[in-house]
Amino acid sequence: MADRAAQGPRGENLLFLTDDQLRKAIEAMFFAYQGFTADPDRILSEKGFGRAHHRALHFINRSPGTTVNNLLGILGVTKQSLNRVLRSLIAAGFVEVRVGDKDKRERHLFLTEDGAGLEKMLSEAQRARMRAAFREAGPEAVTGFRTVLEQMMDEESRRMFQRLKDGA
Amino acid sequence: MADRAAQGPRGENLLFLTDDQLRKAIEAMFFAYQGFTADPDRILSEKGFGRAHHRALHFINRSPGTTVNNLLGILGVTKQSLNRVLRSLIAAGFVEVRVGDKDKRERHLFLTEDGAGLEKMLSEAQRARMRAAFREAGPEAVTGFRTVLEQMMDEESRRMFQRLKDGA
DNA sequence: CTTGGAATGTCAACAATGCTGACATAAAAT
DNA sequence: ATTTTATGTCAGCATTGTTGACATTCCAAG
Repeated sequence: MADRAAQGPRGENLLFLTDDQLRKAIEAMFFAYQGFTADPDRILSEKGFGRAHHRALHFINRSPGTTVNNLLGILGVTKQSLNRVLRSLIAAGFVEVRVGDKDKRERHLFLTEDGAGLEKMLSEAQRARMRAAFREAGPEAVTGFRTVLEQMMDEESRRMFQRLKDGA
Repeated sequence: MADRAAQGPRGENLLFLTDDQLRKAIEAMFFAYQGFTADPDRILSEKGFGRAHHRALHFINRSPGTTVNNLLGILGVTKQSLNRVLRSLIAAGFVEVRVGDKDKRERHLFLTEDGAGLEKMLSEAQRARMRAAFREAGPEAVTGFRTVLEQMMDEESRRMFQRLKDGA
């Protein structure tokens, strides 16, 4: 039904909103995400970890001392799922836990030296690919890229993202 | 080391290549992908299916008669993993298999009427979000978005994507 | 102060979806 | 005709999602 090129009610060029264009974008998103995770995944699988571990390391590195509960909101998984990941990172000596000072129910999370090293290796690999893509695409494309990504987020994710973007 | 704003050797503006900018882009990609899959995931979980089923339906719809082996290349998973997904789609009556006419080892895959219906429901949900994001972001942003995504892909994915983009 | 509920985190078990290995069948090559 | 290659299936394991049950701690109502 919406599958023909169109001029919108106010005459904008809406060619980029045809179902066919949208389908291509969906496929692009799928293949790009494979690339996005490919390099870290390779490194992680050698160490017996998975993508979930990467995400935890990333956000602990980003906000040292964050609590388990805090991370849950960011990662969008259940506390039980995160707990398993954290347990293995702690056992491997990559993450350190400190019981909350004021509230003893809370566990504050920090990267150990090793953990910071692993995180750096992972994020360097991921950044390298992103950097190359950005360089090829040019600054204007990058701006557009970020604009669209932000619009694709859920309300809640967008709030998270905004909050992370500036201060920790 | 590369964490300061910079003028490149040829004086390009490389502000968007700082580690901090790249980190933000990485986080944006993570949150955006959550949004990208959120609506289909919701629909699928009600029917007892997962994201892998959606991917299979999408590409079978896209290239009716494609073989299992073909799909493997596109999806980037093992044949054993795909097989499990296909089996449940076939059992549920969403996918139909025809043994190859020339080569009897091959299984050609088609959506049934129900399968096409489900695929439509899923892709409509996903397109709706993408459409809204594109409308908000505007045509130039969309162009940039697609340019960067394409650069993020692996070589092999990019070839897949290009091949899919035009003819079936 | 005590008690009951809310918040935080842990343990156990289940489901979806990756993986590898072993195997059956069909086609192709020697 | 026999061996090798290609395609697909079945079985079992690992990662990472889920829900349910529970322990600990905090806080608020009485």
